[in-house]
Amino acid sequence: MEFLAGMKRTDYCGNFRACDAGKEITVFGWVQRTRNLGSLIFIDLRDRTGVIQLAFDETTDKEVFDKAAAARSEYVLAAKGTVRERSAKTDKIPTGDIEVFVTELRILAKSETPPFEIVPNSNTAETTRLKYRYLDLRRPDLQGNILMRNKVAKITRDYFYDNGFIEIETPILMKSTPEGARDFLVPSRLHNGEFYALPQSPQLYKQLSMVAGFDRYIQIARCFRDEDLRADRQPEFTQIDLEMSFVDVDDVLELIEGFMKKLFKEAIGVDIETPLPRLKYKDAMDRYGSDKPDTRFAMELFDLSEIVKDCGFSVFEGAIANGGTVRAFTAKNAVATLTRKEIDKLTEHAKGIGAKGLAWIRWTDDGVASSFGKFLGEGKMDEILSAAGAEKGDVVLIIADTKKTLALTTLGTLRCEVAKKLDIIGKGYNLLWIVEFPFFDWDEETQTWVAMHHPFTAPLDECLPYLESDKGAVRAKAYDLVLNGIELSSGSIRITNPELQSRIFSLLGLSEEEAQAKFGYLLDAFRFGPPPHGGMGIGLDRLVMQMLGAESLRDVIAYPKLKDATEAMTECPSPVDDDQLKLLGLSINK
RNA sequence: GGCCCGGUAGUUCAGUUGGUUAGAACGCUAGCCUGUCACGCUAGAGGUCGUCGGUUCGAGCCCGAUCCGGGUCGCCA
Repeated sequence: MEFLAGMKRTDYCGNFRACDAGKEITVFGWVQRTRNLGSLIFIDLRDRTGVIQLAFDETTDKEVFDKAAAARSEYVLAAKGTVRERSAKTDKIPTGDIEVFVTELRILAKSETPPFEIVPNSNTAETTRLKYRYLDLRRPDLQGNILMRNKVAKITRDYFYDNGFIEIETPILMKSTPEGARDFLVPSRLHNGEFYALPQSPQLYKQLSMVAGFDRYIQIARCFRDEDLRADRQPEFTQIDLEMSFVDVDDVLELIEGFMKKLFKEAIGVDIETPLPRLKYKDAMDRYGSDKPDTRFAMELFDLSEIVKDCGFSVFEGAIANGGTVRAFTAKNAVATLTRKEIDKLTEHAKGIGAKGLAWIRWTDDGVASSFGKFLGEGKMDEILSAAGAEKGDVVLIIADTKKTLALTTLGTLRCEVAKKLDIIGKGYNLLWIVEFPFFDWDEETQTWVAMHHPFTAPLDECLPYLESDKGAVRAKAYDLVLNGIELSSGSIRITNPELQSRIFSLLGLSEEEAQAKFGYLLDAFRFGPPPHGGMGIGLDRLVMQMLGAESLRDVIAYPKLKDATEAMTECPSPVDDDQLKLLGLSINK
């Protein structure tokens, strides 16, 4: 084992070029690979910037050569030597024109053979990778992801600092507000039987910071939700959280558009056209069957209700007669891909997410075939085909339902499925705003109106007169930023008027006492001159994931959790000592 | 909690109709090799086929249970 003993790094491995030839340098790094040719050895030395080739010649210095021969994968080396042009250059790596002819070599650390190779595009099972996450993170692609994430964070801070935002750290231990997602709870030692919660978002603190007069707040904030995991969902995640005073919807949207433009340009060299398209929630639902539409392809939905309300097919007629709707979309040139068998699969999928069934038309060389044509009245099929803009080679998929939303969302899901199968999803980054979300959402389970966003969201000014009388029509100053069919970000202008806030609480069935118990501090604060304000939270993990085209959040989070919310490396959560429990006044009841 | 997919060498995988000693590639070890860069050549080590039980003359393969992993639905204001 050897020590640095005063050796200083000249520069990182990946930074040397032909112009450095002749210089005496020192580099540190890990052994990527060795090639021993007998009396000539090459070692690729890797650090976070890349790889440089070390060269050793038996005839020049036997001692150094023998040491190089002993080096194995992932050994940590310090190498001093002269940069020289290679006699055989390669353009596979940026340092391919040069190598270091080593005169002094130190083995700073040995390494066991790693459980998987430290190379890009590893196929190794995720559990193994996560158990040895520090090795996984050595892999150039994953390390690159984390470096990109760091770059995004820096650009974020630069942009918002430049625009007058102040970074404020909000508490990690806060009051539990059992609404929406499940809270992570932290038992209190000083107050046995009482609990803190980890923040699902710094929502209330950032609003209080507006009352405090900071005017513009930004935080790259960790948020926690105790819900089941998905490829795009982790129990702890990071938001670019911001809030601004004296603004309305347009001001926030413009500022974020500027951010997106700068971010995409500087991080990945992509130009984003601004202003971004804005789509009202209702139009997004009607045209794409989703409040986070993927607009990289068209294939929009359309309404067949008028045409089929008396077409002779009882399923369509029945749905409409009972206040429902019949919607459809046309997949161009899809008959080859959407075979009967494929459509059967789509039907099963549709049923799985709540649809009663799926009607279809396939226009092949042999003519028009459909699942319902035999029931139709004279000329109706032609009317439908014409409304669908269908031609030979196309497939039309139709869903009828008494519940309009269900018909739309189901079709929206199928639209994306079919686009994948047809491989018509365009490249690039498609950002757009969804605005004018409904304020209230009807909860079937509890048969009550709930806040679609959160109860501090301001309704549109024009909707105030009918808050009570027509809840379903009330729209909110809430907006989502959607990227390639993924909800990146969500925000709103907040209610700052105490009377309006109590009105909303009462409409949501929250009594004065309950509201006071849950959010009393916010309501109190609003009695002391709250400025009008609004903001949003941008999912940093998802943003980076999209920018990199990664398939899982785990590829952009340094130390993520497994699907069961455990961490493979440290094996948490874990039991604790009885003494610890005793101090907290807890006992385990299993 | 429901549904779908998977578990064979350190890693990624193959393994036919149930039939001899379970294979390949990479990695690893050793030897040879002076311009490699996925170096090459030669040899070698490495396996409780997730676990338990069953069917069978015989199980990696069939059946049952179970554990583990991934995806998805529920859930995620």
